[in-house]
Amino acid sequence: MTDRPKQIAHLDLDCFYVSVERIKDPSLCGKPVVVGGSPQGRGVVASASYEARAFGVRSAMSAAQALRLCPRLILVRGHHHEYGEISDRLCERLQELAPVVERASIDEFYLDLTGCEGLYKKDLVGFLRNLQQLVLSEFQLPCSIALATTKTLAKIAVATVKPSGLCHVPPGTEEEFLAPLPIGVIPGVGTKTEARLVARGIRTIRDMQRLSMDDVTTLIGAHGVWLYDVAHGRGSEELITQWTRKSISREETFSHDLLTLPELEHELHLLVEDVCGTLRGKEWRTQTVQVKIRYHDFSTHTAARTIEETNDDPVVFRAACELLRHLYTGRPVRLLGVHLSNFTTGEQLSFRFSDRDEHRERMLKAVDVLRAKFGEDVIHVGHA
DNA sequence: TCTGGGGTCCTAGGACCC
DNA sequence: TCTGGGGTCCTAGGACCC
Repeated sequence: MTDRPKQIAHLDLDCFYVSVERIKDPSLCGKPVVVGGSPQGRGVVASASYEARAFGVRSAMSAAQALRLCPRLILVRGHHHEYGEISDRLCERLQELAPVVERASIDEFYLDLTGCEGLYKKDLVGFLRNLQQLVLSEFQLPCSIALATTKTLAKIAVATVKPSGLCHVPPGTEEEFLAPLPIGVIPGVGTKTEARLVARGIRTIRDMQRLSMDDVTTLIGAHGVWLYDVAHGRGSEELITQWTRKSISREETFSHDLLTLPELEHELHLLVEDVCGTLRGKEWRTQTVQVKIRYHDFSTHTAARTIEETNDDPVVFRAACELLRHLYTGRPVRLLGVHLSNFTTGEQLSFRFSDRDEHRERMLKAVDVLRAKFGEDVIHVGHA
């Protein structure tokens, strides 16, 4: 344990998806652009350029509403696979430049620079300014960076200087920096929690700082302990460099509501093939299958069942069908989803499988290869 | 012209076991 | 005489994040 404060940087790519599309089509630069779904269908905004945000366009807003706010808006369909690859490459580059890197999301990274002052000539802020330039010149991606003593503080700070900003919160100034900010800037305080706090007259972090920990936990429950610490500039300092996925899911909102069980079962089958393919790609097996249904009125229900571990489409599909029949009331359906969790890894359990299982395993692998090569519709797996 | 998709984590109740 | 108490697993729903 050391008393020396940590030096944690948060690097956040500015409107990442839009920036990638601008690399491919420079004519999009300087214009209001969003990456998102179709405005004719049920598309929403995934990423909005700052020119678009000036019109009030925001992430998660329906594409149709965005277009109403900004009629000149250019809508681009996303290329998520590419975004992931670019994010991977940037992460690798950051790992060459900083000793400890956490990839917090596709467009956010933490760098632990504690003890690195010597490496960067005692000028971490200067190093980060250079890093910002490097990300722009090597990747053509604008980003914002904040340096602070905890992860959460760095993340809050970076939002105050976007886009293309650089922010330093020196040790000892944390509470003062946070005080004037609205509580909604704290990650984890979403619309519901914010509304509950505002209803009690707590609007800024300063208001929160004046409460005792008991007050905060009384207001919002167990989460309050964490929130109390964050308001006082404390919080997690450890970067997470290894991440294991805990669930695999696929869901689809249909452009038109589905009205019959056979239609739903057909879609369910496609979703199951998709998640099972991902599952086998990781050489995992699932033990819990969940089906999600959202009706026309947006009411959403889930049903889950724990089964014998499997990675076999028909086994998962049978379980999913039963869950669907349990959930389905006959009303128009706008969304259907399949969610797998509770994984086991193949290696640990391989001794349990018979020759027959092994043959089926190889057959399924072959199916995955064919699908990857020729598309999802080239082949479907029949029942065992 | 309402409201995507892929995740994580938490809560709360019931079943079940000792 | 009604009625323990803790632990764990499972399920449903919901808040939140990018």
